[in-house]
Amino acid sequence: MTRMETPLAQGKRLLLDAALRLMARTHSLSSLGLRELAREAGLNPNTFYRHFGSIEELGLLLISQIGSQLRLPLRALRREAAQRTLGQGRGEQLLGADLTRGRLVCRETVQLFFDFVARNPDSFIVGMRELHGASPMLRQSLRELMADFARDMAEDIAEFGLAPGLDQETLLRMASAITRHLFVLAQEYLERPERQADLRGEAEELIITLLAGALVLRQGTGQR
Amino acid sequence: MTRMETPLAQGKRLLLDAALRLMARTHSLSSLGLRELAREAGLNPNTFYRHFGSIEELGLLLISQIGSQLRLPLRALRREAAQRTLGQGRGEQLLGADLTRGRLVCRETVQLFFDFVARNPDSFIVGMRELHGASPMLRQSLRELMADFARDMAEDIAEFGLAPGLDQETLLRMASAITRHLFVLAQEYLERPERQADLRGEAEELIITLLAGALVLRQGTGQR
DNA sequence: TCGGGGTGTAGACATTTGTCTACCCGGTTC
DNA sequence: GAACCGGGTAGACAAATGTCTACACCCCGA
Repeated sequence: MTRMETPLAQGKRLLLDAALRLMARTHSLSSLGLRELAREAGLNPNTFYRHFGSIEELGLLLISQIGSQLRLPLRALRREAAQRTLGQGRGEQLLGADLTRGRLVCRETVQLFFDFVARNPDSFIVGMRELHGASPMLRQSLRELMADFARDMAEDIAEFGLAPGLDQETLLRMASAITRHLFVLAQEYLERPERQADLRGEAEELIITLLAGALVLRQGTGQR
Repeated sequence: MTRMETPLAQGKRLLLDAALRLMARTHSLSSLGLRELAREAGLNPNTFYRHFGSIEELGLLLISQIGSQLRLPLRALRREAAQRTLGQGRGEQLLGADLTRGRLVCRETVQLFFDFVARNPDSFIVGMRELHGASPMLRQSLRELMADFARDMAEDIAEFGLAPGLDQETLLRMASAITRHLFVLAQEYLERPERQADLRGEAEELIITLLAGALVLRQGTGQR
């Protein structure tokens, strides 16, 4: 008999949803009260105890859910964007990389990323909040999640030949930096709609700058 | 008569210190209880009301203090590091910038920065925490603080000629990105002593990569 | 000497919170 | 039909919290 993914008792679901809502709006995990939580979920306070041993335990499950809910779709978006530019003719070259195509796919992915953020605002808000929050276990868990995102991105960049000549190690570091940055910008993106276009521009610029820099430093020692 | 900086009633000081301590260890501002705070400060709960109208008000003052306590020293460190390398002979060149000197001053500043972080851990922890925290006013205030840091850095980079050929605008954006990144890394730096050397390396690499990228993108369109 | 203002404390109050024990109800398994 | 078990509720209780009013001190200007 295969390991079945039991679809979570509805009480548990309700509690997790309520927690996400409350945390995104006005709370951090540490300030989340058990009773308030139950109230928001429309349940009896004691129901909490049926499913969790502590608020932190709920937090851990919450972010693990956020992770599995975001990771694949996000990756799919990126790969789709990269695919779409594969047919393009070659443009301006920089140290063996196609700068024009790089800019194009970068612009597309950034756009898709932020659209995705706008569609899942609570997850990003809560994620960033608890990444710097008061619970060490949550921070740890979220850091691992970010590392996963970065790995995904590095693999994709390599696979689509967007930064030829970069060894895996530096590629991963660049991807980590980009990931961190995108997530930080995501928060501001949600909070200040009037700056959204700027932020997209900033993100694009940062990414191509980083990759260009990595290329120029790894390859030629530059001209004098 | 000049505006005198009244040195804060001691109760107020005690409360602010207590808040910083509690928040750095186990709390976010939103989970900070008035009574717990007074207890930590060794004061009567009501003393709080003498000085603040709400917890958020305390938070705002706290981060403004953190700001004025960190900004100048941090800048002084950087300028000192940059000065120290002024006498060095020219090294490897990259698009008009002295790469060797860049690396040197970068390494020095990063080292000094993280030493500084290690000397003021609570401020950085709390700052990052509330930058993503639940209070919009605090977030706003901290973003402005970060922008100030970035401006300082941009000015210094320009003044010491570390990135010739970059217009002010891009320089500021690079500085913003670097600042954001350093602060994010600072948190991990404090939390995982075994990774400190790695993190310094990462920070250095990121900075020179960014600047190199900016140079190569702004100036020559690159060789083929 | 008087009287305020600024600072800190004491005591009290209704609310809210975490947590415990006990009960309920709909399936599954014997 | 009985026993059981996961999921949900009800009621209670001590403890903690925010906030109010009232009191005590000290210092400075009149």
